[in-house]
Amino acid sequence: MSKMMMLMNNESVDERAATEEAAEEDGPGGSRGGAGLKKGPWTTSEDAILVEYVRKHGEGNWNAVQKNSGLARCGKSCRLRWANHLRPNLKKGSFSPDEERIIIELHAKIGNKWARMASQLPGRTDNEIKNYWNTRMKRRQRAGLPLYPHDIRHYQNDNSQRHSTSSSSSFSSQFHQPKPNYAPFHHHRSAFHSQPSDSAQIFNGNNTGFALPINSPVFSFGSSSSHPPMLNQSTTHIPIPQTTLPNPAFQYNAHPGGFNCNFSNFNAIVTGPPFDAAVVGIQSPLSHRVNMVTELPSTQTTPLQSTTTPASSYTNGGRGGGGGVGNNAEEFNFEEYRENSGLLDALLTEAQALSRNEKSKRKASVMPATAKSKRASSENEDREGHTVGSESVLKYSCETGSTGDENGRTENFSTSCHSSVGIEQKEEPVDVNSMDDDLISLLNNFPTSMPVPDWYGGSGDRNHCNNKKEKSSVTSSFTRRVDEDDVVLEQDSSSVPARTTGKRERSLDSCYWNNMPGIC
DNA sequence: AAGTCCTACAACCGCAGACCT
DNA sequence: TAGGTCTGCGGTTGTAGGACT
Repeated sequence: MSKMMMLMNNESVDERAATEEAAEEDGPGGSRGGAGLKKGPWTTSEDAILVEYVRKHGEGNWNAVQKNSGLARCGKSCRLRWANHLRPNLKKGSFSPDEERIIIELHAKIGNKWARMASQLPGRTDNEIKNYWNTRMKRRQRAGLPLYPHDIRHYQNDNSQRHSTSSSSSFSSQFHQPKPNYAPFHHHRSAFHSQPSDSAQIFNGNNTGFALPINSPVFSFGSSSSHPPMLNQSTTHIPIPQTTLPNPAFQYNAHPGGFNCNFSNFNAIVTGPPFDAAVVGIQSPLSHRVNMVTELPSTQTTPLQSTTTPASSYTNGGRGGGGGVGNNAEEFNFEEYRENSGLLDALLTEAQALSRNEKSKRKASVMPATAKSKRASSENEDREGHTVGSESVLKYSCETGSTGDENGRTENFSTSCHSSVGIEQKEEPVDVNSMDDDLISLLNNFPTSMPVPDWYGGSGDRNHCNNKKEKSSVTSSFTRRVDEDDVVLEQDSSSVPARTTGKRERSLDSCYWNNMPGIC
Protein backbone atom coordinates (compact mmCIF):
# COMPACT_ATOMS: atom_id res chain seq x y z
CA MET A 1 0.00 0.00 0.00
CA SER A 2 2.72 2.38 0.90
CA LYS A 3 4.47 1.49 -2.29
CA MET A 4 1.35 2.12 -4.07
CA MET A 5 0.91 5.49 -2.60
CA MET A 6 4.47 6.33 -3.34
CA LEU A 7 3.91 5.35 -6.87
CA MET A 8 0.85 7.41 -7.03
CA ASN A 9 2.55 10.35 -5.58
CA ASN A 10 5.18 10.14 -8.17
CA GLU A 11 2.87 10.33 -10.99
CA SER A 12 2.70 13.58 -12.72
CA VAL A 13 -0.87 13.11 -13.51
CA ASP A 14 -1.67 12.84 -9.90
CA GLU A 15 0.39 15.79 -9.08
CA ARG A 16 -1.48 17.70 -11.62
CA ALA A 17 -4.71 16.26 -10.49
CA ALA A 18 -3.95 17.04 -6.93
CA THR A 19 -3.81 20.66 -7.69
CA GLU A 20 -7.10 20.47 -9.37
CA GLU A 21 -8.62 18.21 -6.91
CA ALA A 22 -10.18 20.70 -4.65
CA ALA A 23 -11.68 22.59 -7.46
CA GLU A 24 -12.58 19.64 -9.52
CA GLU A 25 -14.09 17.31 -7.08
CA ASP A 26 -17.59 17.16 -8.27
CA GLY A 27 -17.16 20.63 -9.42
CA PRO A 28 -17.50 22.18 -12.76
CA GLY A 29 -14.02 21.14 -13.73
CA GLY A 30 -14.75 17.51 -13.47
CA SER A 31 -16.83 16.49 -16.35
CA ARG A 32 -19.33 13.96 -15.53
CA GLY A 33 -21.01 11.50 -17.66
CA GLY A 34 -24.65 11.22 -18.16
CA ALA A 35 -24.99 8.87 -15.25
CA GLY A 36 -23.24 11.25 -12.96
CA LEU A 37 -19.95 9.61 -13.52
CA LYS A 38 -16.89 11.67 -13.55
CA LYS A 39 -14.55 11.77 -16.45
CA GLY A 40 -11.18 13.17 -17.00
CA PRO A 41 -8.03 12.95 -15.00
CA TRP A 42 -8.07 11.02 -11.83
CA THR A 43 -7.42 12.71 -8.59
CA THR A 44 -5.29 11.36 -5.83
CA SER A 45 -8.29 10.83 -3.67
CA GLU A 46 -9.97 8.85 -6.35
CA ASP A 47 -6.86 6.82 -6.76
CA ALA A 48 -6.74 6.17 -3.09
CA ILE A 49 -10.30 5.03 -3.09
CA LEU A 50 -9.70 2.72 -5.96
CA VAL A 51 -6.55 1.31 -4.49
CA GLU A 52 -8.25 0.69 -1.23
CA TYR A 53 -11.13 -0.93 -2.95
CA VAL A 54 -8.95 -3.26 -4.92
CA ARG A 55 -6.95 -4.05 -1.88
CA LYS A 56 -10.07 -5.13 -0.13
CA HIS A 57 -11.97 -6.74 -2.88
CA GLY A 58 -9.48 -7.60 -5.49
CA GLU A 59 -9.64 -6.87 -9.11
CA GLY A 60 -12.58 -7.49 -11.25
CA ASN A 61 -16.17 -6.56 -10.90
CA TRP A 62 -15.23 -3.08 -11.71
CA ASN A 63 -18.71 -1.87 -11.99
CA ALA A 64 -19.14 -2.62 -8.36
CA VAL A 65 -16.47 -0.15 -7.49
CA GLN A 66 -18.77 2.70 -8.05
CA LYS A 67 -21.52 1.16 -6.04
CA ASN A 68 -19.42 -0.01 -3.19
CA SER A 69 -16.91 2.72 -2.90
CA GLY A 70 -18.83 5.69 -4.01
CA LEU A 71 -16.29 6.43 -6.60
CA ALA A 72 -17.94 8.36 -9.36
CA ARG A 73 -16.19 6.51 -12.07
CA CYS A 74 -17.44 3.90 -14.40
CA GLY A 75 -16.08 0.42 -14.16
CA LYS A 76 -14.11 0.72 -17.29
CA SER A 77 -12.45 3.81 -16.09
CA CYS A 78 -11.57 2.17 -12.84
CA ARG A 79 -10.14 -0.81 -14.55
CA LEU A 80 -8.11 1.35 -16.85
CA ARG A 81 -6.81 3.47 -14.07
CA TRP A 82 -5.86 0.46 -12.09
CA ALA A 83 -4.25 -1.37 -14.92
CA ASN A 84 -2.33 1.53 -16.25
CA HIS A 85 -1.39 3.42 -13.18
CA LEU A 86 -2.24 1.97 -9.86
CA ARG A 87 -1.50 -1.65 -10.04
CA PRO A 88 1.70 -2.83 -8.49
CA ASN A 89 4.80 -3.60 -10.39
CA LEU A 90 4.26 -1.01 -13.00
CA LYS A 91 7.39 0.21 -14.53
CA LYS A 92 7.54 3.86 -15.15
CA GLY A 93 9.81 5.78 -17.34
CA SER A 94 10.87 5.45 -20.87
CA PHE A 95 11.43 2.17 -22.53
CA SER A 96 14.84 0.69 -22.43
CA PRO A 97 16.48 -0.21 -25.70
CA ASP A 98 15.81 -3.80 -24.94
CA GLU A 99 12.19 -3.15 -24.38
CA GLU A 100 12.02 -1.18 -27.53
CA ARG A 101 13.54 -3.99 -29.42
CA ILE A 102 11.06 -6.38 -27.98
CA ILE A 103 8.23 -4.13 -28.94
CA ILE A 104 9.44 -3.77 -32.45
CA GLU A 105 9.90 -7.42 -32.92
CA LEU A 106 6.68 -8.35 -31.31
CA HIS A 107 4.89 -5.82 -33.41
CA ALA A 108 6.50 -7.25 -36.44
CA LYS A 109 5.09 -10.57 -35.49
CA ILE A 110 1.75 -9.92 -34.01
CA GLY A 111 0.88 -6.44 -35.05
CA ASN A 112 -1.12 -4.13 -32.89
CA LYS A 113 -1.64 -6.57 -30.16
CA TRP A 114 -0.68 -4.26 -27.42
CA ALA A 115 -1.95 -6.37 -24.63
CA ARG A 116 0.07 -9.30 -25.77
CA MET A 117 3.08 -7.17 -26.10
CA ALA A 118 2.51 -5.86 -22.65
CA SER A 119 2.43 -9.36 -21.36
CA GLN A 120 5.95 -9.73 -22.60
CA LEU A 121 7.11 -6.60 -20.97
CA PRO A 122 6.66 -6.82 -17.26
CA GLY A 123 5.54 -3.63 -15.74
CA ARG A 124 4.50 -2.15 -19.00
CA THR A 125 0.98 -1.56 -20.05
CA ASP A 126 -0.61 -1.99 -23.36
CA ASN A 127 -1.43 1.66 -23.38
CA GLU A 128 2.16 2.56 -22.86
CA ILE A 129 3.29 0.33 -25.61
CA LYS A 130 0.61 1.55 -27.89
CA ASN A 131 1.54 5.12 -27.28
CA TYR A 132 5.14 4.38 -27.78
CA TRP A 133 4.51 2.62 -31.00
CA ASN A 134 2.26 5.24 -32.39
CA THR A 135 4.74 7.90 -31.56
CA ARG A 136 7.54 5.92 -33.01
CA MET A 137 5.58 5.19 -36.10
CA LYS A 138 4.84 8.82 -36.68
CA ARG A 139 8.40 9.67 -36.11
CA ARG A 140 9.63 7.18 -38.56
CA GLN A 141 7.04 8.07 -41.07
CA ARG A 142 8.13 11.58 -40.85
CA ALA A 143 11.69 10.58 -41.25
CA GLY A 144 10.85 8.45 -44.20
CA LEU A 145 11.98 5.31 -42.56
CA PRO A 146 10.30 1.99 -42.65
CA LEU A 147 8.74 0.97 -39.45
CA TYR A 148 10.87 -1.99 -38.88
CA PRO A 149 14.52 -2.60 -38.98
CA HIS A 150 15.40 -4.67 -41.93
CA ASP A 151 16.09 -7.74 -39.95
CA ILE A 152 12.56 -8.18 -38.86
CA ARG A 153 10.55 -6.56 -41.49
CA HIS A 154 9.66 -9.69 -43.37
CA TYR A 155 7.52 -11.19 -40.76
CA GLN A 156 6.17 -7.87 -40.02
CA ASN A 157 4.93 -7.76 -43.52
CA ASP A 158 3.62 -11.19 -43.54
CA ASN A 159 1.87 -10.90 -40.30
CA SER A 160 0.62 -7.46 -40.58
CA GLN A 161 -1.74 -8.61 -43.17
CA ARG A 162 -3.71 -10.30 -40.54
CA HIS A 163 -3.98 -7.31 -38.38
CA SER A 164 -7.15 -5.73 -39.14
CA THR A 165 -7.88 -2.20 -38.37
CA SER A 166 -11.53 -2.39 -38.21
CA SER A 167 -11.89 -5.26 -35.93
CA SER A 168 -9.78 -5.65 -32.95
CA SER A 169 -10.52 -9.27 -32.91
CA SER A 170 -9.98 -10.16 -36.46
CA PHE A 171 -6.44 -11.10 -35.99
CA SER A 172 -6.85 -13.04 -32.88
CA SER A 173 -9.95 -14.66 -34.11
CA GLN A 174 -8.08 -16.18 -36.89
CA PHE A 175 -5.89 -17.79 -34.41
CA HIS A 176 -8.36 -18.41 -31.73
CA GLN A 177 -11.35 -19.60 -33.45
CA PRO A 178 -11.74 -23.23 -32.81
CA LYS A 179 -10.40 -25.25 -35.61
CA PRO A 180 -10.60 -28.88 -34.96
CA ASN A 181 -7.31 -30.48 -35.61
CA TYR A 182 -5.68 -27.15 -35.90
CA ALA A 183 -4.47 -27.08 -32.41
CA PRO A 184 -1.39 -25.17 -33.39
CA PHE A 185 -3.53 -22.14 -33.56
CA HIS A 186 -4.20 -22.26 -29.96
CA HIS A 187 -0.76 -22.43 -28.70
CA HIS A 188 -1.20 -19.28 -26.87
CA ARG A 189 -1.96 -21.32 -23.90
CA SER A 190 1.26 -23.05 -24.00
CA ALA A 191 3.53 -22.86 -21.14
CA PHE A 192 6.63 -20.89 -21.47
CA HIS A 193 9.87 -21.53 -19.90
CA SER A 194 13.39 -21.47 -20.90
CA GLN A 195 15.16 -24.54 -21.71
CA PRO A 196 18.44 -24.80 -23.41
CA SER A 197 18.83 -26.77 -26.49
CA ASP A 198 20.24 -26.61 -29.86
CA SER A 199 18.47 -23.99 -31.71
CA ALA A 200 18.35 -22.20 -34.90
CA GLN A 201 17.91 -18.55 -34.63
CA ILE A 202 15.11 -16.84 -36.18
CA PHE A 203 16.39 -13.52 -35.24
CA ASN A 204 19.95 -13.98 -35.47
CA GLY A 205 21.16 -11.94 -32.66
CA ASN A 206 24.41 -12.17 -30.96
CA ASN A 207 22.98 -14.40 -28.45
CA THR A 208 20.70 -17.21 -28.29
CA GLY A 209 20.25 -19.61 -25.69
CA PHE A 210 16.78 -20.38 -26.23
CA ALA A 211 15.48 -23.46 -26.95
CA LEU A 212 12.88 -25.61 -28.13
CA PRO A 213 13.04 -29.08 -26.95
CA ILE A 214 11.48 -31.50 -29.22
CA ASN A 215 7.80 -31.43 -28.82
CA SER A 216 8.03 -29.04 -26.05
CA PRO A 217 6.44 -25.79 -26.75
CA VAL A 218 8.56 -23.22 -25.24
CA PHE A 219 8.30 -19.59 -25.19
CA SER A 220 10.81 -17.97 -23.13
CA PHE A 221 12.11 -14.56 -22.83
CA GLY A 222 15.42 -14.68 -21.28
CA SER A 223 16.77 -11.56 -19.89
CA SER A 224 20.20 -10.36 -20.12
CA SER A 225 19.98 -6.90 -18.95
CA SER A 226 17.31 -4.67 -17.74
CA HIS A 227 14.49 -7.05 -17.94
CA PRO A 228 13.58 -9.06 -15.06
CA PRO A 229 13.42 -12.61 -16.09
CA MET A 230 10.14 -13.29 -17.59
CA LEU A 231 8.12 -16.34 -17.53
CA ASN A 232 10.84 -18.45 -16.28
CA GLN A 233 9.46 -19.11 -12.96
CA SER A 234 7.70 -22.18 -13.87
CA THR A 235 9.15 -25.26 -15.18
CA THR A 236 6.58 -27.19 -16.91
CA HIS A 237 6.47 -30.51 -18.41
CA ILE A 238 4.12 -30.44 -21.23
CA PRO A 239 3.08 -33.55 -22.92
CA ILE A 240 2.17 -32.68 -26.39
CA PRO A 241 -0.88 -34.32 -27.69
CA GLN A 242 -0.59 -35.75 -31.07
CA THR A 243 -3.17 -33.48 -32.34
CA THR A 244 -1.03 -30.52 -31.89
CA LEU A 245 1.84 -29.02 -33.54
CA PRO A 246 4.57 -28.08 -31.27
CA ASN A 247 5.28 -24.53 -30.68
CA PRO A 248 8.47 -23.11 -31.72
CA ALA A 249 10.69 -21.93 -29.08
CA PHE A 250 10.88 -18.29 -28.61
CA GLN A 251 13.20 -16.57 -26.44
CA TYR A 252 13.99 -13.04 -26.20
CA ASN A 253 17.42 -12.31 -25.11
CA ALA A 254 17.38 -8.74 -24.33
CA HIS A 255 19.98 -7.71 -26.76
CA PRO A 256 19.56 -6.07 -30.03
CA GLY A 257 18.57 -8.73 -32.37
CA GLY A 258 18.13 -11.08 -29.58
CA PHE A 259 14.80 -12.39 -30.44
CA ASN A 260 15.36 -15.94 -31.23
CA CYS A 261 13.09 -18.56 -32.37
CA ASN A 262 14.00 -22.08 -32.46
CA PHE A 263 12.43 -24.13 -35.09
CA SER A 264 14.92 -26.79 -35.07
CA ASN A 265 13.80 -30.07 -33.75
CA PHE A 266 10.48 -29.06 -34.87
CA ASN A 267 8.52 -32.20 -35.04
CA ALA A 268 5.19 -31.34 -36.35
CA ILE A 269 2.56 -33.89 -36.09
CA VAL A 270 -0.23 -33.23 -38.38
CA THR A 271 -3.12 -35.48 -38.12
CA GLY A 272 -5.82 -33.19 -39.14
CA PRO A 273 -7.31 -32.51 -42.46
CA PRO A 274 -5.25 -30.84 -45.06
CA PHE A 275 -3.94 -27.67 -43.82
CA ASP A 276 -5.83 -24.78 -45.08
CA ALA A 277 -3.58 -21.85 -45.24
CA ALA A 278 -6.49 -19.55 -45.42
CA VAL A 279 -7.38 -20.47 -41.93
CA VAL A 280 -4.57 -18.42 -40.71
CA GLY A 281 -4.71 -15.98 -43.45
CA ILE A 282 -1.84 -17.41 -45.28
CA GLN A 283 -1.80 -17.20 -48.92
CA SER A 284 0.93 -17.47 -51.29
CA PRO A 285 3.77 -15.28 -50.33
CA LEU A 286 3.02 -12.97 -53.13
CA SER A 287 -0.60 -12.48 -52.57
CA HIS A 288 0.14 -12.39 -48.96
CA ARG A 289 2.27 -9.42 -49.35
CA VAL A 290 -0.21 -7.70 -51.49
CA ASN A 291 -2.85 -8.24 -48.94
CA MET A 292 -0.60 -7.03 -46.32
CA VAL A 293 -0.35 -3.76 -48.05
CA THR A 294 -3.99 -3.37 -48.53
CA GLU A 295 -5.22 -4.56 -45.25
CA LEU A 296 -2.92 -2.98 -42.86
CA PRO A 297 -4.36 -1.38 -39.85
CA SER A 298 -4.60 2.29 -39.93
CA THR A 299 -1.81 2.65 -37.56
CA GLN A 300 0.30 0.05 -39.06
CA THR A 301 1.74 1.11 -42.25
CA THR A 302 3.82 -0.68 -44.64
CA PRO A 303 7.11 0.59 -45.71
CA LEU A 304 5.35 1.93 -48.70
CA GLN A 305 3.01 3.92 -46.66
CA SER A 306 5.18 4.54 -43.82
CA THR A 307 7.50 6.77 -45.61
CA THR A 308 7.01 10.29 -46.50
CA THR A 309 10.08 10.26 -48.50
CA PRO A 310 9.36 10.00 -52.12
CA ALA A 311 7.93 6.75 -53.06
CA SER A 312 10.32 6.87 -55.88
CA SER A 313 13.00 6.08 -53.48
CA TYR A 314 11.52 2.70 -53.45
CA THR A 315 10.75 2.47 -57.03
CA ASN A 316 13.56 3.85 -58.89
CA GLY A 317 16.11 2.37 -57.89
CA GLY A 318 18.59 3.05 -55.68
CA ARG A 319 19.11 -0.41 -54.98
CA GLY A 320 18.93 -1.92 -58.34
CA GLY A 321 16.44 -4.51 -59.05
CA GLY A 322 16.24 -7.13 -56.50
CA GLY A 323 19.77 -6.86 -55.47
CA GLY A 324 18.88 -6.92 -51.87
CA VAL A 325 18.47 -4.10 -49.54
CA GLY A 326 21.90 -2.96 -50.09
CA ASN A 327 23.81 -0.96 -47.66
CA ASN A 328 21.01 1.00 -46.33
CA ALA A 329 19.49 -1.36 -43.98
CA GLU A 330 16.40 0.68 -43.62
CA GLU A 331 15.61 0.70 -47.23
CA PHE A 332 12.78 -1.14 -48.58
CA ASN A 333 13.22 -3.19 -51.64
CA PHE A 334 10.24 -2.22 -53.56
CA GLU A 335 11.48 -3.81 -56.69
CA GLU A 336 11.04 -7.10 -55.08
CA TYR A 337 7.47 -6.31 -54.47
CA ARG A 338 7.01 -4.79 -57.79
CA GLU A 339 8.21 -7.79 -59.57
CA ASN A 340 5.97 -10.05 -57.70
CA SER A 341 2.62 -8.87 -58.72
CA GLY A 342 0.95 -6.56 -61.11
CA LEU A 343 -1.10 -5.32 -58.26
CA LEU A 344 1.96 -3.76 -56.95
CA ASP A 345 1.83 -1.19 -59.62
CA ALA A 346 -1.40 -0.05 -58.20
CA LEU A 347 0.11 -0.07 -54.82
CA LEU A 348 2.96 1.92 -56.07
CA THR A 349 0.63 4.44 -57.48
CA GLU A 350 -1.18 4.59 -54.24
CA ALA A 351 1.96 4.93 -52.30
CA GLN A 352 3.13 7.68 -54.51
CA ALA A 353 -0.16 9.42 -54.17
CA LEU A 354 0.05 9.09 -50.46
CA SER A 355 3.49 10.42 -50.54
CA ARG A 356 2.44 13.35 -52.60
CA ASN A 357 -0.46 14.07 -50.38
CA GLU A 358 1.67 13.91 -47.37
CA LYS A 359 4.15 16.18 -48.95
CA SER A 360 1.61 18.68 -50.01
CA LYS A 361 0.22 18.65 -46.56
CA ARG A 362 3.44 19.53 -45.05
CA LYS A 363 4.45 21.76 -47.88
CA ALA A 364 7.99 22.66 -48.13
CA SER A 365 8.36 23.08 -44.48
CA VAL A 366 8.16 19.47 -43.73
CA MET A 367 11.82 19.11 -43.53
CA PRO A 368 13.28 22.50 -43.11
CA ALA A 369 16.91 22.34 -43.38
CA THR A 370 18.22 22.72 -39.94
CA ALA A 371 16.27 21.49 -37.06
CA LYS A 372 14.21 19.01 -38.88
CA SER A 373 17.09 17.58 -40.69
CA LYS A 374 18.84 17.30 -37.44
CA ARG A 375 15.89 15.47 -36.13
CA ALA A 376 15.72 13.34 -39.18
CA SER A 377 19.31 12.45 -38.96
CA SER A 378 18.88 11.48 -35.43
CA GLU A 379 16.09 9.33 -36.62
CA ASN A 380 18.46 7.44 -38.73
CA GLU A 381 20.49 6.65 -35.77
CA ASP A 382 17.74 6.49 -33.36
CA ARG A 383 17.11 3.87 -30.91
CA GLU A 384 16.75 1.23 -33.44
CA GLY A 385 20.03 2.18 -34.83
CA HIS A 386 21.70 -0.59 -33.09
CA THR A 387 19.87 -3.02 -35.21
CA VAL A 388 20.78 -1.49 -38.44
CA GLY A 389 23.53 -3.18 -40.13
CA SER A 390 23.48 -6.07 -37.87
CA GLU A 391 23.67 -9.44 -39.28
CA SER A 392 20.28 -10.22 -38.05
CA VAL A 393 18.59 -12.50 -40.36
CA LEU A 394 15.25 -13.96 -39.95
CA LYS A 395 16.27 -17.43 -40.17
CA TYR A 396 14.94 -20.62 -39.05
CA SER A 397 14.90 -24.13 -39.94
CA CYS A 398 12.26 -26.60 -39.52
CA GLU A 399 11.99 -30.22 -39.76
CA THR A 400 8.58 -31.51 -39.52
CA GLY A 401 7.55 -34.96 -39.03
CA SER A 402 4.16 -36.21 -39.71
CA THR A 403 1.80 -38.87 -38.84
CA GLY A 404 -1.45 -39.86 -40.20
CA ASP A 405 -2.50 -39.32 -43.67
CA GLU A 406 -1.16 -36.30 -45.23
CA ASN A 407 -1.83 -34.97 -48.53
CA GLY A 408 -0.31 -32.14 -50.25
CA ARG A 409 -0.40 -30.04 -47.25
CA THR A 410 1.42 -32.38 -45.07
CA GLU A 411 3.87 -33.04 -47.70
CA ASN A 412 4.99 -29.55 -47.31
CA PHE A 413 5.06 -29.86 -43.64
CA SER A 414 7.12 -32.89 -43.71
CA THR A 415 9.63 -31.26 -45.86
CA SER A 416 12.68 -30.36 -44.06
CA CYS A 417 13.39 -26.83 -44.82
CA HIS A 418 15.96 -24.32 -44.00
CA SER A 419 15.00 -20.92 -44.84
CA SER A 420 16.53 -17.65 -44.47
CA VAL A 421 14.18 -14.80 -44.59
CA GLY A 422 15.54 -11.39 -44.53
CA ILE A 423 18.16 -9.53 -46.28
CA GLU A 424 20.07 -12.48 -47.25
CA GLN A 425 17.08 -13.98 -48.74
CA LYS A 426 16.96 -11.37 -51.34
CA GLU A 427 20.19 -12.52 -52.69
CA GLU A 428 18.62 -15.71 -53.73
CA PRO A 429 15.54 -16.48 -55.64
CA VAL A 430 12.68 -16.87 -53.36
CA ASP A 431 11.65 -20.39 -53.04
CA VAL A 432 7.96 -20.00 -52.91
CA ASN A 433 7.26 -23.41 -51.60
CA SER A 434 9.83 -23.15 -49.00
CA MET A 435 8.69 -19.77 -48.01
CA ASP A 436 5.20 -20.93 -47.75
CA ASP A 437 6.24 -23.59 -45.43
CA ASP A 438 8.34 -21.27 -43.48
CA LEU A 439 5.60 -18.83 -43.08
CA ILE A 440 3.12 -21.43 -42.20
CA SER A 441 5.44 -22.94 -39.75
CA LEU A 442 6.17 -19.70 -38.13
CA LEU A 443 2.66 -18.50 -38.09
CA ASN A 444 1.31 -21.73 -36.88
CA ASN A 445 3.62 -21.82 -34.04
CA PHE A 446 3.91 -18.35 -32.95
CA PRO A 447 2.19 -18.14 -29.66
CA THR A 448 -0.85 -16.10 -30.12
CA SER A 449 -1.27 -15.41 -26.54
CA MET A 450 1.59 -14.26 -24.57
CA PRO A 451 2.01 -15.06 -21.00
CA VAL A 452 1.11 -12.45 -18.57
CA PRO A 453 3.48 -10.74 -16.28
CA ASP A 454 4.68 -12.71 -13.42
CA TRP A 455 2.74 -10.90 -10.82
CA TYR A 456 -0.45 -12.01 -12.32
CA GLY A 457 -1.78 -15.11 -10.82
CA GLY A 458 0.53 -17.13 -8.78
CA SER A 459 -0.29 -18.51 -5.48
CA GLY A 460 -1.36 -16.76 -2.47
CA ASP A 461 -4.39 -16.02 -0.62
CA ARG A 462 -7.55 -15.96 -2.47
CA ASN A 463 -9.00 -12.96 -1.05
CA HIS A 464 -8.38 -10.96 -4.00
CA CYS A 465 -9.41 -11.16 -7.34
CA ASN A 466 -11.49 -13.24 -9.48
CA ASN A 467 -9.12 -15.21 -11.44
CA LYS A 468 -9.88 -15.87 -14.95
CA LYS A 469 -9.49 -18.93 -16.87
CA GLU A 470 -6.09 -19.79 -18.02
CA LYS A 471 -5.50 -16.97 -20.24
CA SER A 472 -2.44 -16.63 -18.26
CA SER A 473 0.30 -18.98 -18.94
CA VAL A 474 2.21 -17.88 -15.99
CA THR A 475 1.91 -19.05 -12.49
CA SER A 476 3.17 -21.97 -10.74
CA SER A 477 2.85 -24.95 -12.86
CA PHE A 478 0.61 -26.22 -15.46
CA THR A 479 -0.34 -29.34 -17.05
CA ARG A 480 -1.17 -29.13 -20.61
CA ARG A 481 -4.29 -30.72 -21.76
CA VAL A 482 -6.46 -30.71 -24.72
CA ASP A 483 -9.77 -29.20 -24.10
CA GLU A 484 -11.84 -30.06 -27.04
CA ASP A 485 -10.06 -28.39 -29.82
CA ASP A 486 -8.09 -26.08 -27.74
CA VAL A 487 -4.98 -26.51 -25.81
CA VAL A 488 -5.17 -25.20 -22.38
CA LEU A 489 -3.05 -25.31 -19.37
CA GLU A 490 -4.19 -26.44 -16.10
CA GLN A 491 -2.60 -25.39 -12.98
CA ASP A 492 -1.58 -28.15 -10.79
CA SER A 493 -4.09 -28.33 -8.10
CA SER A 494 -1.38 -28.57 -5.57
CA SER A 495 -0.12 -25.20 -6.37
CA VAL A 496 -3.28 -23.39 -6.97
CA PRO A 497 -5.88 -22.57 -4.49
CA ALA A 498 -9.35 -23.60 -5.26
CA ARG A 499 -11.12 -21.08 -7.28
CA THR A 500 -14.13 -19.29 -6.30
CA THR A 501 -17.11 -20.65 -7.92
CA GLY A 502 -19.89 -18.89 -9.55
CA LYS A 503 -17.65 -16.06 -10.49
CA ARG A 504 -16.05 -15.54 -13.72
CA GLU A 505 -12.47 -16.32 -13.49
CA ARG A 506 -10.04 -13.82 -14.66
CA SER A 507 -6.43 -13.90 -15.18
CA LEU A 508 -4.95 -10.88 -16.70
CA ASP A 509 -6.23 -8.67 -14.06
CA SER A 510 -5.87 -11.09 -11.37
CA CYS A 511 -3.32 -10.51 -8.80
CA TYR A 512 -2.47 -11.41 -5.35
CA TRP A 513 -1.63 -8.74 -2.98
CA ASN A 514 0.55 -11.06 -1.10
CA ASN A 515 2.35 -12.05 -4.14
CA MET A 516 3.08 -8.86 -5.84
CA PRO A 517 6.63 -8.17 -6.69
CA GLY A 518 8.00 -4.93 -5.64
CA ILE A 519 7.47 -1.91 -7.64
CA CYS A 520 10.37 -1.05 -9.76
C1' DA B 1 9.14 36.40 -25.82
C1' DA B 2 5.47 34.52 -28.38
C1' DG B 3 3.68 31.28 -31.43
C1' DT B 4 3.88 26.78 -33.44
C1' DC B 5 4.96 22.14 -33.64
C1' DC B 6 5.91 17.77 -31.67
C1' DT B 7 5.98 14.27 -28.19
C1' DA B 8 4.43 11.69 -24.44
C1' DC B 9 0.90 10.51 -21.81
C1' DA B 10 -3.73 9.80 -20.02
C1' DA B 11 -8.22 8.74 -20.75
C1' DC B 12 -12.37 7.75 -23.36
C1' DC B 13 -15.06 5.16 -26.73
C1' DG B 14 -16.79 1.36 -29.30
C1' DC B 15 -16.57 -3.31 -30.25
C1' DA B 16 -16.33 -8.08 -29.30
C1' DG B 17 -15.86 -12.12 -26.47
C1' DA B 18 -16.87 -14.56 -22.27
C1' DC B 19 -19.90 -15.43 -18.93
C1' DC B 20 -24.29 -15.29 -16.41
C1' DT B 21 -29.22 -15.65 -15.91
C1' DT C 1 -30.95 -20.27 -26.46
C1' DA C 2 -31.29 -15.41 -26.13
C1' DG C 3 -30.43 -11.36 -23.90
C1' DG C 4 -27.84 -8.85 -20.51
C1' DT C 5 -23.61 -7.80 -18.12
C1' DC C 6 -18.84 -7.52 -17.47
C1' DT C 7 -14.40 -7.20 -19.10
C1' DG C 8 -10.54 -6.68 -22.26
C1' DC C 9 -8.69 -4.76 -26.28
C1' DG C 10 -7.51 -1.56 -29.78
C1' DG C 11 -8.36 2.94 -31.82
C1' DT C 12 -8.77 7.58 -31.07
C1' DT C 13 -8.69 12.00 -28.89
C1' DG C 14 -7.31 15.56 -25.65
C1' DT C 15 -3.74 17.94 -23.32
C1' DA C 16 0.49 19.41 -20.90
C1' DG C 17 5.07 20.39 -21.58
C1' DG C 18 9.18 20.83 -24.16
C1' DA C 19 11.57 22.03 -28.42
C1' DC C 20 11.94 24.84 -32.07
C1' DT C 21 11.24 28.93 -35.11
